[in-house]
Amino acid sequence: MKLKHKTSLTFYPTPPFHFDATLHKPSHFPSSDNAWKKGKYCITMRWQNQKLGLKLENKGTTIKPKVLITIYSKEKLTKDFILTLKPELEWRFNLKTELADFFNQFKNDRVLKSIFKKWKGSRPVSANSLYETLVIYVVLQNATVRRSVQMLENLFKKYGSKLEFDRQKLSCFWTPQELDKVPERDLRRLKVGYRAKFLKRISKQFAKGEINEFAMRKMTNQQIENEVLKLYGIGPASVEYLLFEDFYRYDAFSTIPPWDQKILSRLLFNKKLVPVSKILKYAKHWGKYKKLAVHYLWEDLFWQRKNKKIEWLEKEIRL
DNA sequence: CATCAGGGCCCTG
DNA sequence: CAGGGCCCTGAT
Repeated sequence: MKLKHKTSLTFYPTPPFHFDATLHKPSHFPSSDNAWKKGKYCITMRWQNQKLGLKLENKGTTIKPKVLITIYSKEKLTKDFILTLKPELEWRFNLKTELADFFNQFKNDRVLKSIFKKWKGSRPVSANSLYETLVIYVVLQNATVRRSVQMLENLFKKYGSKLEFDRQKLSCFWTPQELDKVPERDLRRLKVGYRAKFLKRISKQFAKGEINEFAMRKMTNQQIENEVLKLYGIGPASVEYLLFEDFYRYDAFSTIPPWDQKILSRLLFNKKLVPVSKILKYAKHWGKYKKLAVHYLWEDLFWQRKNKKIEWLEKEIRL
């Protein structure tokens, strides 16, 4: 499907804003619904039954941020449509968060100091909808990176669609309603294994409107947790990622899945394996920004990996 | 060829 | 609250 209509919106994120470190997370596995290069990020999106292509371009600096978002669509967009889309884009790309306090408070922090020099102004983004994010978490479970990528791409091929805009083709997610109707054995043919049941059940719960992502944004961490754990196939590890990555709860750092534990042990203590309790204790000095601080460390590590081989990390990343 | 663990989660006892 | 089973893959 070709998206020929263009609508442009200009945004002025709260400074400091680091365009590339915000929109590209090198620790995430690649997915054909988005593409990044320096100063430019594209992703597909669904909004009010329309499929859209988004292009974000960096038109400012970290101190004086300016982002141009071009929205590609099949039909010309109405004023009302754009009116509701605009705040959603601000939310999804976390353009309005206030982090000056965080940078100020930890400008001399042992580990953050040097990382701020490179990435100050980075922030989490939930560029996908809640449903889409949950699909990603399900294919992440108990699988190596290669297999996660394969599962998601199989799903895109069978149930998603391709959107053509800005001279590229990117995958667009299906709707929960569409996947709800699919027989479980069809899903299993896509080699998603026992996750087929999870995907079906989650899709059904969304299709029935049991989950209201917009209401959840206003809830407390605990309320969000209760809400999300109602979803079949979503457990503590997924919740931990979700609170930070999708709901921007910078303080939500209470459980550490085994893989994360290994990597944080190295990063913080230069040891192979440190007890979870010790890592959590150490993170306490970052106060209400403890998860955000960990995010900075984490992504910095994976940015480093782009340029040079990190021997111990390669061993932990199972392809 | 067989066996096993992997960015979990559910369910049972 | 500990532990087995679940799907599929690639490593050994």
